[in-house]
Amino acid sequence: MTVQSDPIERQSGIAMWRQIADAIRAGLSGPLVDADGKLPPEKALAERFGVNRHTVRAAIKALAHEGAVQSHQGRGTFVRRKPRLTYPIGQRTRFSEGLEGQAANRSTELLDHGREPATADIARALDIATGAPVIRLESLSRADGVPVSRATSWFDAERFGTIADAFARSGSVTRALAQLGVTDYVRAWTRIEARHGAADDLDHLRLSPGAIVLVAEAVNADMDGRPVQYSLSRFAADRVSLQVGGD
Amino acid sequence: MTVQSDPIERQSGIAMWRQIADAIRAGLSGPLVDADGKLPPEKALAERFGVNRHTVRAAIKALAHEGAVQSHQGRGTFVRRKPRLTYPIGQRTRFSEGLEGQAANRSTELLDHGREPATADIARALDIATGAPVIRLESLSRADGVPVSRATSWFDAERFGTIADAFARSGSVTRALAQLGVTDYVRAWTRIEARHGAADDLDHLRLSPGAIVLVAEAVNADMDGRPVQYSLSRFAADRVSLQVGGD
DNA sequence: TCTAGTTGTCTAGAACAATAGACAAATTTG
DNA sequence: CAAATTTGTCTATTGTTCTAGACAACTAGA
Repeated sequence: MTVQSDPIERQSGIAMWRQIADAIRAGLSGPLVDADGKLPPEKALAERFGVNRHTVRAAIKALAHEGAVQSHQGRGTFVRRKPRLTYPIGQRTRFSEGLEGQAANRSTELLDHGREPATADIARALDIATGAPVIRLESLSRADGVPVSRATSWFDAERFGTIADAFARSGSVTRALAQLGVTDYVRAWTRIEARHGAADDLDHLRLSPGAIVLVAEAVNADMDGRPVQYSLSRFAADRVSLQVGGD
Repeated sequence: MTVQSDPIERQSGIAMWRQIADAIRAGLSGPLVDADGKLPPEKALAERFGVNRHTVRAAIKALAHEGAVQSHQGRGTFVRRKPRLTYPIGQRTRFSEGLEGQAANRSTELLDHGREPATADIARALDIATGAPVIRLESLSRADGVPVSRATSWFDAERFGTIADAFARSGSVTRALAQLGVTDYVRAWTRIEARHGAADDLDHLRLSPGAIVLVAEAVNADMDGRPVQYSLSRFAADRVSLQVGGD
């Protein structure tokens, strides 16, 4: 839980409506909304941030577009409650799981897949030769219908040539691997970065341009220590936090 | 290592010079620079991103201000090499350490400190009563002179009332704790988020407005399992990655 | 030394962001 | 029902960002 104030800066290269949208989003689960989840009126927000009401309206329009709030003429603007999901990261990490009690419905959709030669990075991660064939899976995960992560995974095509089918049928990497003989696996390592989302990811994750994504680069290995999956997951940073250790 | 293209978007609320600065920064260690670390000429960059040369110049000006590049009239613009630091996160995590071989000089400066009542969040993390006195340390860490993280730490004032002095003398949390009788400690948990940096942090970290910070919220506990330190570290996301497990 | 290539500076205009004010439309409250 | 509150829409104006072009200043290489 972080406390940050709202210093709106002019001429910073970030439009004020965007800064205000970010500030409102950050305060949605905080002191900005009353018990009913109602935001202060536009006029009050405009005074608070020291801007014109139209600028606040532009910010709210962006938030409404990404589904964070909903406005009703005459009534007000209301938060659509979506607490930040916390993903555990550890030896037993499965990104699609470990969310018990945080979201009722979780689903992963296979957007695309293909077979291609491994780049140097992918080959190193999977411990195969550069240029060797790999299967690439592009997927989108949702929690309660809201997109939370967009992942790209690579698998050695020698061992897992049919994983796209298995994934499409089962909707889960864990189950797809089980069908292909990998009954258990562990997280070898995870590297976490953050950046502005690429246009394609923002589109899938229903984020506004300029929004932040947490990037988790990870390798899963089977019980013999052989790398099985190399993945690059992009999480909507304002809907997700990643937790290492603890409960 | 992630590959992302450079789709500059207009009317996105993020000024184009800022988007271009981010894109160039991302490509600084990639295909954008030649063997000598020289960027393509402004004219070529302008064509590549589909903007006017003056817009590229604004982007380069921002990068030069944060020390990422340096321009010389008649010669060109050159990268100032600063590979991304990788911080390990695990049981034995000490943020100021674990950087052997990545940076020659590491230092942590104490910016400010104070004694104050614990908020609910802090009290929960340190397992003390809400409102109980805690010591707050504000620090800035550099690697090779470049600021990489800005941290706020809280300690139970009962046990560690003089930690500010100890930290100021030793320049390290580990050594300060040792002086106060905590000879060893482990990381209980770490939670990682990402957001746009607050103005004050951007200033200390020498980042441009709108830049991203990785926020690591963490608790260290002594060998009896008692929480010792609760900290909130903000890393310059484009200079740092966080690694969990692996080597 | 001359030329080509590159960054630095200036001016002017077009596109966009933000302000200002007025009024309509819907909802809630008295 | 009437009044007050709140969001939705419109017009006009101002200031910032981006574009466009020209030329100066500096560097490297033929």
